[in-house]
Amino acid sequence: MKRINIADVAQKAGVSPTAVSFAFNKPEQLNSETVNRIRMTAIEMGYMPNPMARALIAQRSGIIGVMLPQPLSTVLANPYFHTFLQGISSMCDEQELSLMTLSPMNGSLDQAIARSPVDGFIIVGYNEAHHEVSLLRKRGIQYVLVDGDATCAPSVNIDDEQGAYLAAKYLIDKGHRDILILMLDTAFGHADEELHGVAMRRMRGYRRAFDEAGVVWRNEWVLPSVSSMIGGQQNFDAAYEQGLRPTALLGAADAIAIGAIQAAIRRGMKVPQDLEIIGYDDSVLASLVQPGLSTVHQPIFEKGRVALELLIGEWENAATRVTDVSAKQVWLPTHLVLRGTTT
Amino acid sequence: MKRINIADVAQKAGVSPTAVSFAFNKPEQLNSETVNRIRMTAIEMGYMPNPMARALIAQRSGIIGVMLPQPLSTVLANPYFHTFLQGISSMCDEQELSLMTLSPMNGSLDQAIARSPVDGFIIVGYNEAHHEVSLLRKRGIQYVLVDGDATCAPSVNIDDEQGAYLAAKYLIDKGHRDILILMLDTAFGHADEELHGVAMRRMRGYRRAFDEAGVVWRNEWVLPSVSSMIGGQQNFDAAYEQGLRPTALLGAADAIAIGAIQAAIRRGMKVPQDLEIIGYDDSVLASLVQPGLSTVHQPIFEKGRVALELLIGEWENAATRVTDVSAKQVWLPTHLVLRGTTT
DNA sequence: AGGTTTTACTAAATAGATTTAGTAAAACCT
DNA sequence: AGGTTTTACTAAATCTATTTAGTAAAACCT
Repeated sequence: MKRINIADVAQKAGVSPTAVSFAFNKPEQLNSETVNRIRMTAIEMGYMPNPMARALIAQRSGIIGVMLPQPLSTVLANPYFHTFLQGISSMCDEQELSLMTLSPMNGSLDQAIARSPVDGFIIVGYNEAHHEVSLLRKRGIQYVLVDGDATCAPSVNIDDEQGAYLAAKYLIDKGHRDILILMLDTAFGHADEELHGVAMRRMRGYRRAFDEAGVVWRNEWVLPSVSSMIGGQQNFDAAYEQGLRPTALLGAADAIAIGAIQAAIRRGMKVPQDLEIIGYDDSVLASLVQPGLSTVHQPIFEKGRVALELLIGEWENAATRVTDVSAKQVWLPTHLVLRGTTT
Repeated sequence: MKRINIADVAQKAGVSPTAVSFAFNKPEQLNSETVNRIRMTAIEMGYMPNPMARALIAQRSGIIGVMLPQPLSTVLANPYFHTFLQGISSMCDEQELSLMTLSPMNGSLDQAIARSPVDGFIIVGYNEAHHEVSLLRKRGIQYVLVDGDATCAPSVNIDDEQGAYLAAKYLIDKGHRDILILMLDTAFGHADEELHGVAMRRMRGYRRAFDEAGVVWRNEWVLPSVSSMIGGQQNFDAAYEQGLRPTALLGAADAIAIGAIQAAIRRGMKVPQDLEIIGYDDSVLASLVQPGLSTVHQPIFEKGRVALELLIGEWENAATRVTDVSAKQVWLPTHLVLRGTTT
């Protein structure tokens, strides 16, 4: 019933709790026979040091928190996050860390943060100005931003604008003028536009290609979509019903682009003959769907690993009291990958 | 730099640490002016009670662990787990709990368990006899099994056999005799066959339909596949290259079935005209793919919620010292859902 | 033998909160 | 006024493991 503690083991082995601790952590302090006896007793009793007590004294829990920008249902539906979480997870495995994810659901994210016994956060899709993030900064909890602008803390981003520029330029160079853009909805509808770095950067990249080529940018051809296949489907349908007849499509996320492909095929269009499509992210689905999705590649797995590396770096900085005047801002490159949805 | 604690707040507010604790947890014990003063000081200083210390004294961390049967990459690629985790997560949100996932990776799962400050585990895809599970039982850590056989602890399962039976019977009744079965690989290659309840039950269900109808069961038509689209693709291709020419296909998971659809289409077959397919799970993808996947429905989201409910029930049992002689074994129903991959 | 060093262990402090028991001061009562 | 009750707080115990400081006993040295 009751979970046994170090004192129980000590009593049964006829030693002090200190000796039990030593048997596991500093066996050289004890007679090797005693070490064996204690270890045998511990295993026999099924003893396992209480992780909370351990975390309290060590001042670290070995858990890192990943703060996600959307509810779990949305995140899990997005292959981008699969690869990203795998990247973090592989690093966690190497470093003997555990992973905990926090998403905004009905409950308050603030409370969830306060409850979380984590050594630091990897925060995805929020900018430093965001309320929850400034809270962490004030509390002195370490964090790394991913896909968000930072100055006080390290961050990992990709060259969103350049990738978007390349994608738009490719379609424009092929002569397309009626290009439907399914943009991340995070670029819209918020008072503080600064909050949504990634979406804004991608938007700027698309726009720059239009402007450079002298192609008219029409706001009614830019639709906000949630980052999912369903979002892509619905928005393509919505555009079509509004009378738009695009010859090409830019999806600001692969999931959106794939949803749009399906909607287009369902309406009898042929991809890429009637509609050329370029996604964004190069998530695993991009090479699995038929036809293969042309898209902007970003090193997602690597991004997860780098984020955790930066967080670990922060811990080491704090330990050695090296005040790093400027936090590391990592920018990973993007490039265009052409598959079957472009000719 | 240093994270401030209750004593820091107490000093600044000119009260004892006890008073600070009371200000948040039992304000009626203090003068309301003092409560306000303490709270203001705490907010001003960015104070947040240390979750480890809190967990240690409360003897609960508010974290539940989900032990997964496969590496994160495999789990995240499987829409079944998306819905399942969403179910747990929605319940977590209501109960103000946090979620932590553990997967077998390179590191030892034992160590990961020992490190995890969780109040209990939801264990997916392991039987009670499994090593890690018996470890937990010995240590007195509460757990609930999902998709696994249990007697000592509560469990949630579905009627795997009946669902499989219905799927196989449907195809046999339509006259199919050359039915390729892509089975979960967990049904194969392990010395202890008892370990893999779900796969065995589904296998038995398929087999029962064959036997009842007097259809010959051929082991070379049953291939072990990992639970993913890639697994389904590869195994369909492998079967084809071995010279098998099925007219129907049973996939023991939707992901497998969907992978097989793609492989079949790639080989020029028409679904369902040349190949009728029935999957298993009725995950979200089943209704999204074209044509829609006929499949065995199971209440996945609900399963997640029920699992957590049972775990919470265990805590309450332990608190009230009600020794439940027989742990609750929940069986959820399955039924056949026909979509576009059957005629 | 008397002093120093090593061995093998234990007591007590520590981490940071919560909670129980307890204490001074103020308020109330007759 | 003398006693009781209430108010508003604090000291100390608690949770469990780790770690520092400390203590006997044994071993070693000259």
